[in-house]
Amino acid sequence: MSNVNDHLDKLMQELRRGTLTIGVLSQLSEPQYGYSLVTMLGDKGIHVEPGTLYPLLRRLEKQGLLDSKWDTNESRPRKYYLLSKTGKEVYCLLVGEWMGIVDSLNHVIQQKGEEENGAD
Amino acid sequence: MSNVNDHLDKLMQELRRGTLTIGVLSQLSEPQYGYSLVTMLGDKGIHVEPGTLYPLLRRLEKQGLLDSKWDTNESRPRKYYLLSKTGKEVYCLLVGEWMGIVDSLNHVIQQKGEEENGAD
DNA sequence: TACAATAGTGTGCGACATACACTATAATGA
DNA sequence: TCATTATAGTGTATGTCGCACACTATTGTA
Repeated sequence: MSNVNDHLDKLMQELRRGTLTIGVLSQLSEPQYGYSLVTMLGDKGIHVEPGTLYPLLRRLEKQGLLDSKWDTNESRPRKYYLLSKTGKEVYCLLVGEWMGIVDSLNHVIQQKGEEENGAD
Repeated sequence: MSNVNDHLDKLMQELRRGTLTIGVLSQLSEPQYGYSLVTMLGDKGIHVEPGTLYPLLRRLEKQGLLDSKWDTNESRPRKYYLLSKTGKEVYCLLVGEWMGIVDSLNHVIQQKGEEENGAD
């Protein structure tokens, strides 16, 4: 009910937007399946729920950034995803864009940011 | 349609999400009106259209992060926005979250990035 | 009159979260 | 052995909401 904490949550969620894509692409230089990605990313501080990740994977595949193949040899069939050639290029460009955003944001943040700062 | 460049654009746009809010909040330690913000931010590398900024300002005000007052003394009436007390707190928390995101993203990005070379 | 400055609104899109359903294997107990 | 349950793993439907974009409205000024 219009709580500040509530708004903060929304804001933070918005802030995270798009970053998950980079996170996923970054892990797919070698084939991974959905569940392993959830584990890997969670291990690196990027928590994502399966119900969020799977649609993202399919979206990226549909856009041609990922290739996928089913592995039915193992006990459970798993769908492995891998960066396509296009995906690699897009990933690089995306990282570049990300760096740019970080840069400009850091500029405006640092204008006022040394008054109460807990940087260690 | 379905061009790679097209997808890239979308991805980048998503990446920018939420960052505009930080940009705006960062400038409102002192009162600014919409049009001046467009100029200021654009000057700092954050391009935003009035039609994007105004709804954002009103949203943030409705959420209690901004205070506003009309200045009708000048030739044209201008609506000045300023960080509220809550806004300052949220801004700090948001910056903290931002730092965290930047940090984890940097980790996963740096994992790979030496194998591929100029994609052109 | 025309244009720039300034503010506002409406609509559509799309990623994400959430909840849910489904399958197959493994483990457990009767 | 067979039913039941847990869990690993994948897939889908829906709702929310911020943002981009294209509008409109007003006013001051050249």
